[in-house]
Amino acid sequence: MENGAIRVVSRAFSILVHLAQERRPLGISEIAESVALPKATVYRILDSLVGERAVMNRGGEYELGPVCLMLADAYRSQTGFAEAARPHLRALRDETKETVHLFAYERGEFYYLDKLESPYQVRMHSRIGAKASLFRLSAGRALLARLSPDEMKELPEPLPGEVASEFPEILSRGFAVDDEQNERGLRCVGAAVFDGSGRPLGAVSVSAPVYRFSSEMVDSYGLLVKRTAEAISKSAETLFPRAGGGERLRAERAGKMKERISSGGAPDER
Amino acid sequence: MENGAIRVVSRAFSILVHLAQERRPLGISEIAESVALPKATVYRILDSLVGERAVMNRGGEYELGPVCLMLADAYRSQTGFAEAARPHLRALRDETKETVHLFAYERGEFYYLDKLESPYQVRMHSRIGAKASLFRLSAGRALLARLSPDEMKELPEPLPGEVASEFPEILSRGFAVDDEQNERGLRCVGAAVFDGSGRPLGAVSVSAPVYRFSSEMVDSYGLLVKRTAEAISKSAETLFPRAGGGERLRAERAGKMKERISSGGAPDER
DNA sequence: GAAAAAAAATCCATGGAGCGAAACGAAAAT
DNA sequence: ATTTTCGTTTCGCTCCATGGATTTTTTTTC
Repeated sequence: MENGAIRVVSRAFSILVHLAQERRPLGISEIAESVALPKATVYRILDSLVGERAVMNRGGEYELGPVCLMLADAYRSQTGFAEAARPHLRALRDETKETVHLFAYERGEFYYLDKLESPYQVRMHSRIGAKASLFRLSAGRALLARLSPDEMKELPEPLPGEVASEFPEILSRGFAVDDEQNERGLRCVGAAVFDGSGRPLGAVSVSAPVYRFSSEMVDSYGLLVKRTAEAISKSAETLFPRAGGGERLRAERAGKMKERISSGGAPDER
Repeated sequence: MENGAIRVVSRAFSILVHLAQERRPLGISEIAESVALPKATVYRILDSLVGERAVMNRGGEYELGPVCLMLADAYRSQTGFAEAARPHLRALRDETKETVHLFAYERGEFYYLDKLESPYQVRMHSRIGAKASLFRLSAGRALLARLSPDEMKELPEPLPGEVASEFPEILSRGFAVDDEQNERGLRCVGAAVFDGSGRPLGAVSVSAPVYRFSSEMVDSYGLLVKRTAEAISKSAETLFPRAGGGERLRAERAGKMKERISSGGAPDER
């Protein structure tokens, strides 16, 4: 699954990801150097991506194109989770005036799913869609603490002992705390989110610089985060009706296959 | 640029776009049939895409993955335009209680960039990132009416006479109207957005079913849309400081190249 | 619960698709 | 005017992607 991959495809994505990281228009030579490929190769791949509207060519410089938006829009509506969480995240952000994050958990993977930013100038930075650390972030540890033994086995790396030792406290409080362990000067509280059948969906967190988020405030923000996570779990229950682990859901989906195929595509695209 | 493209790359994107359109987990056989490729080929491409986290394999069924979010997040911050427009769009949506759209214009291309939805059950549907029609939508015609002759030349299709004949009215009112011409029962008003140097950035529109958006309301909603477009243009001015078409910006960016390269990548990704 | 059917995953010989060094022309920089 | 840099094009070689066939797994049917 890693080296069985098609070479051009991974090359194309390494270019896309590089464009995403730089966040500015780049020339071919520059890209070629960064991704360590010959110019001609980069040129051809970029040309193909332009044809797919995944990148745009703006006067010799390249940047990401609107297809990226289309894919993300579909991704969000397909999970549903992010949309359901939005109003709760907004309430949490407005109450704390700090940056709040939504994380998704998927078979051992953990990543930033959504964020709402603090109005202050100094605030935490993050990249939606990027991988997040289950061990280092408060949101990650809050989730880990409530995983079943079966779910633990899916983790790509073994659980460090010092993380596991925090579980009892996390479970009793209902949220996890990160007191500058991940980054000096940054304090976070996080709580886990589950669906109706108890499957872990992800987590929520509030992050702020210590001078705005004192240790005395940990309990109050922690309670807010915990309540928000519970509220999101509640809305998720209606989204993913109680079911036996997902098998039933899969069967339902499969049943819809034929009718959907014959219904035809959208009129506006391609 | 169309047939000089790399075959696997366009195949990979046709699969991604298909997944985006279906908006549900799909099996290999089903995808293979839809995109008209052998199963083995689809399997290999999907496998590569999973390796890039562009799709996820959820028990034999495939759906879009978090990298899509990452690319879209970068796309949005790279244009800046969408972010700057957000608060104005929200005000417009809250005042009208109807779905508002933001469109981007880019060298003859026009597409949905953002939307905020009406709280009502019955509301317009659209796909962020998908192409939009410059000729049929009110937002498109509002933009066309204010393009310079040079910019007109970039249009992929010639301007229909009946569209051009509306320009004087659009210019005098400051917004364009679509009275069920695009779709029966749907009424829209749209206005164009420009940056500090007069370059067209896109357009804004309000869309609603005719029974909530009567012909008597066209002038009031039209005025709101016009004002919103002006406000967005104003904020865009500060984003893209008055400059001679962009050459200066390009030079500035180029200067930052070396320092950025040597600064290394983000610690959290890949 | 066994048999049948369908789908996913794997294998492999083959051809052409993708590759990249090099050359070219255009545009900046000096 | 000269040099450097960058984007684009060419072209012959090679190895990579291909897809038909096979095996394995899952689902359905009886």
